[in-house]
Amino acid sequence: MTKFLVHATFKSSLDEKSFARARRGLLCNIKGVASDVMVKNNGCEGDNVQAKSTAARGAPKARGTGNKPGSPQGSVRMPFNKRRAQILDVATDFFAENGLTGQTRQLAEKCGISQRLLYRFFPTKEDLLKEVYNQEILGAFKAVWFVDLQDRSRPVSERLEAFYRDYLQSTLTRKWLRLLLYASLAEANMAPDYIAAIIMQVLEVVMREVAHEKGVSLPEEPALLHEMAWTLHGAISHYAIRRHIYQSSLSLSEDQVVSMHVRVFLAGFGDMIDVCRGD
Amino acid sequence: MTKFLVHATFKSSLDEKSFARARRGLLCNIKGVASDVMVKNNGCEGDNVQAKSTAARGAPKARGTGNKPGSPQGSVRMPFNKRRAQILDVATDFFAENGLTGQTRQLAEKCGISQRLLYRFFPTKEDLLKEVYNQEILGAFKAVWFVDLQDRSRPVSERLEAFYRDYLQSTLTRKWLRLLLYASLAEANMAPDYIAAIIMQVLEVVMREVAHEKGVSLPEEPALLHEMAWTLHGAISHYAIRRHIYQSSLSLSEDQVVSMHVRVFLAGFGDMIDVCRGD
DNA sequence: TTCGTTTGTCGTCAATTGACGAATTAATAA
DNA sequence: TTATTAATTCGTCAATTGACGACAAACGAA
Repeated sequence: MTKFLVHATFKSSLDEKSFARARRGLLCNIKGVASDVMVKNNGCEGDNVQAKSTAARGAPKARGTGNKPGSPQGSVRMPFNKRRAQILDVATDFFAENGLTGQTRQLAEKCGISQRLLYRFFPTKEDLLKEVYNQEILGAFKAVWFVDLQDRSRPVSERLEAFYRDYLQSTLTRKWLRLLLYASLAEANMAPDYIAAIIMQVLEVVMREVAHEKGVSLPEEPALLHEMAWTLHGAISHYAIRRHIYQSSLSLSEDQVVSMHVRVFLAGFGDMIDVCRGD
Repeated sequence: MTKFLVHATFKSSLDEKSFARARRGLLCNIKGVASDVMVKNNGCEGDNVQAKSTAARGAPKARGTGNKPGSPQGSVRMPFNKRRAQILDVATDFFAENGLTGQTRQLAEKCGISQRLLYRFFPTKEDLLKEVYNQEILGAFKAVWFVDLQDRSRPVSERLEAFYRDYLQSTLTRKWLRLLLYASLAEANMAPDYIAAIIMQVLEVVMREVAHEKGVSLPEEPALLHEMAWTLHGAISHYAIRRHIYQSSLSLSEDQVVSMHVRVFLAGFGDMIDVCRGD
């Protein structure tokens, strides 16, 4: 809470200049999820970064003239936007693994750059975190879902299975979940209600589509409606948490699980409506 | 990963002495969840601990002769076991809120004692964390559940509702969930499989009892069986996460939610078995 | 080549932070 | 009262850690 209050207020005129200039060119890059950045992990970095930083920093001399697109080295003088994208990409993995309290020095090392360089792209660590959050957390929601979910030419069971399969694979990933949880736990309210709003949309669409195909009418109260949809949505979300956070050894395949949960949901749907109406 | 490797190896003979002596008297105290410790929060501590630590530490002089049981002050010279219990109690709240990276100095302040004193009871911060985890996380599971859940003189719907109501209120609390998540995220493997094992027991009992009352037979494969029970268990767990971690504003009452989920589960149970057998 | 621009690094500051030696103070027994 | 024991604090060390000023090196246009 106290940790991220200080908002750096640009003193170095030099950095500010290039910063402002380059920022404009970035507006169109939002959601361009690291299109051409291939650097994912920098090779080295076993795990004990204990070794007294002597003899470290051997990288700069090793990067000869080579650097063909085959050798994924992180530091060879990149243009502003590319480097920024690369940092964001590495930072996503880094903070997902090490938590929001991960150290900038370690992050820089993973990027293959000096720690100081981070501050050319992000005024403070908090800004970097916010950017990561916006790109990775909010960017993981796809608008197509709403289209596909409402395509009544296909049976609803198929649509639900397809959706949740995709949702599990492309959104409820280890990276995404860990970031979301770290952010939620830290009460780092960086774009808090967007997610809730989006998910509520999903819940409503799901309920509407199932009810339509089954020819039943839904209860009025939205809270009740949401809670009913959470029966499925929550079970699947929690499956992902078990898998990626609690690291339970789950023997069934994702597809099996999804199809089971969807089918159970559909099987109990009618009763659920009755039961909740009688309540 | 690197953070909690160093295991302090007792040097101060003085501390070690009283330590060992007092430890024996503690074995019976396990699970004596802070029976007589009333200190919960130390009054002060708004939120910005910014104020340059001048003038702070006003506590010691303020604790006059009074200290009747009415004034919950934390530091008046307690016997070893009591103080230790109090620290554990405060630490639970503290780490649940601030994460496992919370600072010992802040914790000590909340306890109303000096930071140094913590190290008389716990050799390292990691030991303190492990102790908190064992008491609060593992201690939250009740053996009675298994008895009550299998009491076939009552209808299974009643048993399930009663169980999940209690589970939500006494286990899936904010404190418990946050601690578990922080610990899981940190991969701090402090008693990892106990929880999984206990929950699996619950899942199996639930399935067995429902199947018995409904007069259906269960599939063989345990993984499938568990996943079916997770339909209910996961939905409720995730409800708690929404409530306590994502801080969603949930308008329905806990009891309503529990009863809805249980009834839906029971309503769909037959189909679930069929559907999964056909799979 | 030359010079301005942009990318990048070195080294350092100040605040944190886990850990602990040594001294101080309260409770208890003699 | 006095001596002994146990609870508690002060002050400090060494390692971290976010932030940044100053300088060096690569790049590109003239």
